[in-house]
Amino acid sequence: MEKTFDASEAEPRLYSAWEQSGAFKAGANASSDETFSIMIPPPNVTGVLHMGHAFNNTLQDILTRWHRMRGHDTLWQPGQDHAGIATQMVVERELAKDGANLSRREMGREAFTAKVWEWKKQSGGTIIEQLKRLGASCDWSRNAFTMSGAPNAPEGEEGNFHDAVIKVFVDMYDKGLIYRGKRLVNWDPHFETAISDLEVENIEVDGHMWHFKYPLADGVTYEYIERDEDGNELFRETRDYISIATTRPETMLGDGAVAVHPSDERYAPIVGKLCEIPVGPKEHRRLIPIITDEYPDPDFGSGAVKITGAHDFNDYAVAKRGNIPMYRLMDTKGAMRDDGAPYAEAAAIAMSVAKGEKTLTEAEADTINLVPDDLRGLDRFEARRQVVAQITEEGLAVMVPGNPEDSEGNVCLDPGEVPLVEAKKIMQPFGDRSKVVIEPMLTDQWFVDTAKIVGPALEAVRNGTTEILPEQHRRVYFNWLENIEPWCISRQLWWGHQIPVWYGLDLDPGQFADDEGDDALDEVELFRLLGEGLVRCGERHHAGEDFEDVRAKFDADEAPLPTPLNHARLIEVANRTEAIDAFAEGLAAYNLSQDPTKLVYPLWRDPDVLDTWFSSGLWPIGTLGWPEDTPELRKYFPTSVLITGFDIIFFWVARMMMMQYAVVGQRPFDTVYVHALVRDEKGKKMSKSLGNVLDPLELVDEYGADAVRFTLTSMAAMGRDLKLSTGRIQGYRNFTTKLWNAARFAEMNGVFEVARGGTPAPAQTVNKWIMGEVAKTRMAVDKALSDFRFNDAANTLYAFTWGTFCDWYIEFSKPLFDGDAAGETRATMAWALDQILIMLHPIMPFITEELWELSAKTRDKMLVHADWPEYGADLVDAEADAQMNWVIDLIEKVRSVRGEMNVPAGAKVPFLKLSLDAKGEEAWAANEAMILRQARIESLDATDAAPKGSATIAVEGGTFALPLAGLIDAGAEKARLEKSVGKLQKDLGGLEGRLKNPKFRENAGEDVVQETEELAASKREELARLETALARLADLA
RNA sequence: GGGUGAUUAGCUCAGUGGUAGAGCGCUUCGUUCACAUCGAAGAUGUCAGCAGUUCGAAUCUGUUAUCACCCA
Repeated sequence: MEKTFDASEAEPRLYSAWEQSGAFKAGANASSDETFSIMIPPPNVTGVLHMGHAFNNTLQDILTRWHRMRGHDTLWQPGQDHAGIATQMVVERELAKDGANLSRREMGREAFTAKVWEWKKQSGGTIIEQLKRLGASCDWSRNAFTMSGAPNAPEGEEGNFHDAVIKVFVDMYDKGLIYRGKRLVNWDPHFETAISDLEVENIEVDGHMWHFKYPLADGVTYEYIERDEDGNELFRETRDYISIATTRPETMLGDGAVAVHPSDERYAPIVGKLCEIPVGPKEHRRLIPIITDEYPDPDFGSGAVKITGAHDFNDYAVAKRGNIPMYRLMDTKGAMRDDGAPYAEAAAIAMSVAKGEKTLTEAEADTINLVPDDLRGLDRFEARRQVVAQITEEGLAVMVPGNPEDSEGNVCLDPGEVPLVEAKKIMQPFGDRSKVVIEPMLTDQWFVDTAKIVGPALEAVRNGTTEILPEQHRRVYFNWLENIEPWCISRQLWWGHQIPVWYGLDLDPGQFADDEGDDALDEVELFRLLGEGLVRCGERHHAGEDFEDVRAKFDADEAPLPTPLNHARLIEVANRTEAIDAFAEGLAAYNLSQDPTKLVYPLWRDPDVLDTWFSSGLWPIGTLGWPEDTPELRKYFPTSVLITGFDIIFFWVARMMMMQYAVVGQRPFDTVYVHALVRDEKGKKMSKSLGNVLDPLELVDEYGADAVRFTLTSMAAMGRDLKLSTGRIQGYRNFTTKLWNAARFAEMNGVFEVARGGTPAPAQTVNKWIMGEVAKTRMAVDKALSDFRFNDAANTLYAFTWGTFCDWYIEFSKPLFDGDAAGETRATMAWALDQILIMLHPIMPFITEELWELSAKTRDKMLVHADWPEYGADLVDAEADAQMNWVIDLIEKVRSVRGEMNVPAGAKVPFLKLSLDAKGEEAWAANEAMILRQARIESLDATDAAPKGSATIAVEGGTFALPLAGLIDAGAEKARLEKSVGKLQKDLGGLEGRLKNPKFRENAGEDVVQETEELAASKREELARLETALARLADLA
């Protein structure tokens, strides 16, 4: 054997040996009906391996390998998700690198998605290769992808995940669990798509709070009075305005009302009156009502809040309650709208709404563009600056005394006064991908009615059907699900599962009549249809797996229409505009020919795609072949364990729970193990911008995969973040070297020659003892892994391998290899080493597999499929245990004296026996060679009294002396003994205090009392021996 | 503001009612034939503070302080 393990050479070789032998295939090495299945949390197809993945997948691999070795029918299902926004972003960026490329919009949807597939083929496997370097034993032959089987998927991307997604959407749509609605959503102006509330990061940033005056209409004035808590008047003035504070002045243009709290007496006189939005062309100033609502906080700002229902979530709720119109101000890029009628016209309509002369439908309100002509098309932040400037110029900003120099460039007309602009920390929403400011935007989106499907997901965790570990995360889960919001699942992207919904014009029979009842349309009817039916009509929609599927549903809609419309031919077109054109053309052709077959009813498909999490929400069943009834689905679902980070409990875990119950009515997994975050050694979150990212692959290069895995495992205490430092990894790399060298020792002593099979039955105490220690370790490791206490498993194995096997057993074995017991010792060591390799394999698969191969002439199977042991207490020999503990205690005490008294490490010293009971004699006799060697003792002689200048050593049942004449003086020995005596007395004092307390004997468990008594007895004995020694020392002096 | 967690050796952390532990670091010694990526020995603690429950508290309860994360 080489002197050290060459991880970089061995790891790829071993991994490909496992793969080629099919070692990771579902069901490989199965010898029982018990199944174990685990779904990888699918990394983004754009992803590269980071520390979190390394941690997460190490834990999964440990469980997978452990169950596989135990003979369970095991599946670790790998795969990737298509990561809608992230992937589209990456590919667009790639395209932009080469100026010759067309942009996404220029090339069109089909060509672009083809590019994405191309990119996926090229780079999508990166993370798989990286997981392999870590040793992940996934069944790669089953690698899944959330976009597999999509209509335009290229060769090699078959599979039916797409079918599953579409089927679920259609089913949920038909059951009324998915609906379309105009709602305020988080709009990402960079990607021009809606995103879910979970994809928004709220970050505190420096912002400003502006204070503006909204003048009251018709010259109304009121007495504005501020009072203190006791009702004493503090301030009074006559005002002709209401003061409003805002952090987003540009949204004033879309205000629908000003709201005050119903209890706010300051504004009571003007509730119900109109006020003017102080921006926009003077001649078209809009008026809005002053209303009451519970939302405004009277103590915050002026206590009056402007209500912009289309651009703020709180305002949206107020507007809904108060039936306040919501005017959308921005386009998909977050620029001020530049569409629709001129401002004057739009403002006039809004005015009549405010005066109560007119009401608008949502759709009608959305067509109204209330952005003044001069601000149209401006970016929202530029518009903000201009709005502020315009208001201030007009003298409608609230002014405070101040120096214009310090006014941060704000317009200042009146020297000595500046507009009141508070610098203020505000929480601002940012897109987690785009990092741009999210704009709340009123748009049509698809939603999952989560309230309807949340019940079983909550119940399953409440009643323990699904267990969440560590338990504290149950509360997080409950908290979120109990307050669940509708889930916005549509995304205005191209990369993803296109929503399987088709729209048609709503040709409601009520809107026109066949006046003559002649089953034919005359020109009057036809124009009415075009004019009212098309221009203002709404839409109908149906979901279906494909066009054919929805055709029937639309046919049913058409049936009640008057002839000949009910015979119109269904055709598919690209969008609404084309649909209107096609329909009008059909009508025109019919008008000329009176041929009903010329009539068409055009349908167009929703261009949006589904949120990636909608598809990854189906991961547990989708990867197993659902909706088909596959053997894998029957065998491996519900899955055993989900191992994931706490950051996606909401995104993924909760949604999988809801979706699996909604779709197949079963829990997706028995146990969810939520692990913590890997941080840097200072406890900071690893992030690219901080530059504190540790790349797991670089660490694997430097220390080997086994060391990285062992480090992560040993730090995986439940519920606590890991602070990872390279020093720690180095420590565990040293552990692999230690293990390697233990094997080398075995090799040098002929242990590798032993034919394997069966459990040895040695006669030597030390051999019996190590077998018991192995068995104890096996029990502890299995217990730890069953309880997901990965760190306990790792630390138990570390302590046993290094602290027991290497430090003691190997040392003890040395003299035995020269004697009669060499044979049984070789057999025992071979067995024990095998057990170590087996038990360490799930955590450190590479070095253990390598040693497994090297350490025997032949092996039935590779270690990856070796049988996990089941022995336990039956291998623990209590006598051997007691005897070896005595021997170890004796050796440690001799070494300790030697160390403290500076006896040269190499020097062999004589040893004197003052007294020893029968058991001690037996222990000595059985292990003399080992004791002499380990304690570096030359000889043992019995004596009645310790000679002058010797150190006394007290053990259970005996007293020894180490003659150190010339090396120590009586003073040093006295000090040493007194220190030991002091410690013993302190220990004993505590123990006896307890034993003397009658309440302790009354209340404490019997075993505890007995243990305490035994411990006290042994301390008392040792104390007596040392005190005797001290007395003798005094006599000699 | 709401929620969750943390506070134990110089550092990183185990330990959930019964003698305070590990690794790293530190000090001293050691190239004895598995291993210097090693071995032997050693030092190091108001278990954040306070108050309670208990025969007994690092552990349970209350409270204060500090820190971290999640949600608004």
